[in-house]
Amino acid sequence: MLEARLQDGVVLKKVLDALKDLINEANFDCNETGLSLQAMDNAHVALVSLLIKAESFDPFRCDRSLSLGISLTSLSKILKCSGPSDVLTLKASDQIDTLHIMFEGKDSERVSEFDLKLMDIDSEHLGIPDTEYDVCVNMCSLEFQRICRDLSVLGESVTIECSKESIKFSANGDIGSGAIQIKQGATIDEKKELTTTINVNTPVLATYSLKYLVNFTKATGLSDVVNLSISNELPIVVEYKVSELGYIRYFLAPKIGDDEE
Amino acid sequence: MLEARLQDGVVLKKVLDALKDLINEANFDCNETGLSLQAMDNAHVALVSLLIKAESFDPFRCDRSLSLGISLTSLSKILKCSGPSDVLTLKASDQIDTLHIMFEGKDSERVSEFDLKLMDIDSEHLGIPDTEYDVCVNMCSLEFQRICRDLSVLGESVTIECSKESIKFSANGDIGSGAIQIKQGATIDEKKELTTTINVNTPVLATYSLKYLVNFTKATGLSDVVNLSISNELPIVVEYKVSELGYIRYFLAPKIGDDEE
DNA sequence: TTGCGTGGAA
DNA sequence: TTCCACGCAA
Repeated sequence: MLEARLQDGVVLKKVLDALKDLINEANFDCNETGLSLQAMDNAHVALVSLLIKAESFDPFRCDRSLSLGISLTSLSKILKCSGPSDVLTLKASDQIDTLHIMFEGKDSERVSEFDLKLMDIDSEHLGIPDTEYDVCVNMCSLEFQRICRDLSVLGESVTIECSKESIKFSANGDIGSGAIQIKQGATIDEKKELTTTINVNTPVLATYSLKYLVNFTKATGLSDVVNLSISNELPIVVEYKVSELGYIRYFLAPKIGDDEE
Repeated sequence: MLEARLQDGVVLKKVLDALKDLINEANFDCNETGLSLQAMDNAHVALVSLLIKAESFDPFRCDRSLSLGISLTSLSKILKCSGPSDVLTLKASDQIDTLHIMFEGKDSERVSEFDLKLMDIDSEHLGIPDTEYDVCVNMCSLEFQRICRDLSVLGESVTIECSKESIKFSANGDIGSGAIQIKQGATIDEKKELTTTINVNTPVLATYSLKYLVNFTKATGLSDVVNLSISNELPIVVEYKVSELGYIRYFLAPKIGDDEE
């Protein structure tokens, strides 16, 4: 049995916006830790890992682990029916194959309730090794989104080159080429959490599909900040904080060899 | 001979937006009372009744009754050529088979004139009995629009259940089900005219096509408030005030039996 | 609130 | 292929 009440319901709306274009359906795993989801995208190229910790909810009750097979498309549609300041409550029981979703406006003068049919979804629980990465970059999420979007005009791939001094994004294609370089310590609006911070063990140089990175930046609304964890031989991790305590992480393997593709 | 000058020309623009998706062509009846229109929608399912009282215009002159067969699609296109604060004048004579439409900007520095060809349209003047309804609900038009749009994600039909305490809209379909309940007296923004007010003679429970209701809410821009008149056995009436003195009313029969459709 | 661009239907 | 309607952005 799950009961989880989220004061700021809009967070879940944003989470679904950040998932639904990549993944049509997935299992939400509920246990005492909170809600989590791990799934490959529809094309089985990228991996998405979501965690919303129990502490994000109040109350949060989940006495037994539950795996809820959810059509993210449908859940997203239902969440769009909530108002911008609604309180959201999720309920599920072991017996019933629906997820109950409730939105309450102020003073509960307006209450909307929905039941989403659950599905059986094969889950392929990929363990993600908790690795040390060659480089960790903390930067303004809007700026990262802008860079990916801008470079996608030029080509299909972006090459990320990162040293202690700076991170450089570059792309090239038929119409030309472009590169955007941000120095360690660069600030935006003088907000210090938006400072670009680069931690380097080993410099990296790797190439990724821009289409996927642009897709990952659908999560930009969730956090002002994005964290990039990069190694030469491992998938890049693009992480956004969710609701202070949780996260959504996207994993994408670098392109190898043939950099024209 | 008709001559009618509307200070706030944008009202007629909105009226046409509220009509044109439902009805392609109809007769505008002009007499000393004002302008009125009654027509079934293209699919002959819903009935629309429009009245703009003579007092809405200044001046309003109509010495003899006229029935103007108008392509609402075309009239809407012409009205889109007016500016947001233009004064609008309609003129028609008994002899000429065109409607003359004039837009004047402030100080008449800009005058646009159009002539719309009139058409012969068979009119089927359905008398609408002035009935007492089981339930009358007054609510925020934007909220009603939102509810209809939201529920249309789930299914084709909405069931409206209304008692003294509250009005409940519910729908269900392949992806699940949902219900939105608003209590008598619920307020929006503390504006008192937007308070949900429910007057009940007999509680009602009836089901309607969401596609049509969503279409009716095209009139939302005309008024902050919508009035629903509902009876178990009669078509629902969805009414928006037009220009203080007039109205646009939509009539839609409930679905009967087969509630799966 | 209006205009633009995209997606769906005829 | 064209037109219309809807959703998103300015």
